[in-house]
Amino acid sequence: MAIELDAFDCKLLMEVQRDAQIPQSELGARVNLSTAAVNRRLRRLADEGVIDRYAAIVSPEKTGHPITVVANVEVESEQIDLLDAMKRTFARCPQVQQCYYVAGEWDFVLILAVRDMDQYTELTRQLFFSNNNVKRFKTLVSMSRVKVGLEVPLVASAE
Amino acid sequence: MAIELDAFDCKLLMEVQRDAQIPQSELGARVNLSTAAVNRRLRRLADEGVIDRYAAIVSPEKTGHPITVVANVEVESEQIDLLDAMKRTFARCPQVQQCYYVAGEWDFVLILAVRDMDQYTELTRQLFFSNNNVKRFKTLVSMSRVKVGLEVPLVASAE
DNA sequence: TCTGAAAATGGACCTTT
DNA sequence: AAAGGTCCATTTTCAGA
Repeated sequence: MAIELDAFDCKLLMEVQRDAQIPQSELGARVNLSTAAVNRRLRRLADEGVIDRYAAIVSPEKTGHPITVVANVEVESEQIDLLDAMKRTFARCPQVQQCYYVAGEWDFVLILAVRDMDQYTELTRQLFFSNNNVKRFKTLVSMSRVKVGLEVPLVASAE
Repeated sequence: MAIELDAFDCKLLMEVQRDAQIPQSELGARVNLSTAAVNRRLRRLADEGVIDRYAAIVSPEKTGHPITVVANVEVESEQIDLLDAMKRTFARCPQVQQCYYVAGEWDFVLILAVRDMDQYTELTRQLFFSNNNVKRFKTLVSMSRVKVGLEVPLVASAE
């Protein structure tokens, strides 16, 4: 599953994870490679799926979704088709940014971006109260987004 | 704080959130705008901070970080400088992808990408056990990343 | 909205290990 | 073979009329 990455790959990935707009020529200068080599490596990394995709990161505040909510959910039954249905429901909801199926005290952890608490209340109806397989859920409202990203740690030494 | 977005802005943002590599000419065709207009709008959205940045999304699995962990942390004291120190510690840790300071049963929610459980154990030492202000913490290990992203919901009708 | 210049990407081809 | 470098064609971005 994991793919061999040399020091050049790691450095390139670290850069483009932070900023995908750096021109390949500039990347080449930073890691000591020609632009063509940078181009080939980035293409290879994308083909191999190491780079999943390139995306614009949009500010939730500026777009009127200032509230981040973490919701923990416990299910009634772990029957596979019930779980799959829940996963689909959660994944389909646009306000759900992330959904993890976890082991521990809870079964699901959701991260939501909402306009206000009214919208969240409405979502709890849709996602939790109207779902018979939700046993209970607990809400944590974020007061500050200390760090938000999807960056993967890549020490340059990793092989 | 929030910025006025018309239907064109919303459509463009939806597209580039999913895929930032679509050429502006193609975006123009999709939303019915000239490439120049698309160019101007994207630049404006970036200048205004609506688009925070462009980033490559890297696969944690392919880079050898297959385990996602959610850690809930309760602090001993909410003294402001102690909290700030914790926030900085969490934010600085490369394995911490996200850190939210929350209200509710816990004080912090962390999302971590780790190589294996040994690495997580080591991180709990660094981040939690060696920190006097951590009262207790609870770990949830993700078995499946049902949905992972930072996409902000943007219905085309939003004003 | 159109046109054109500047920049960036990505392929061809050759060289090195 | 595998990967790097140089050079060049194509595509994309982006500013001015």
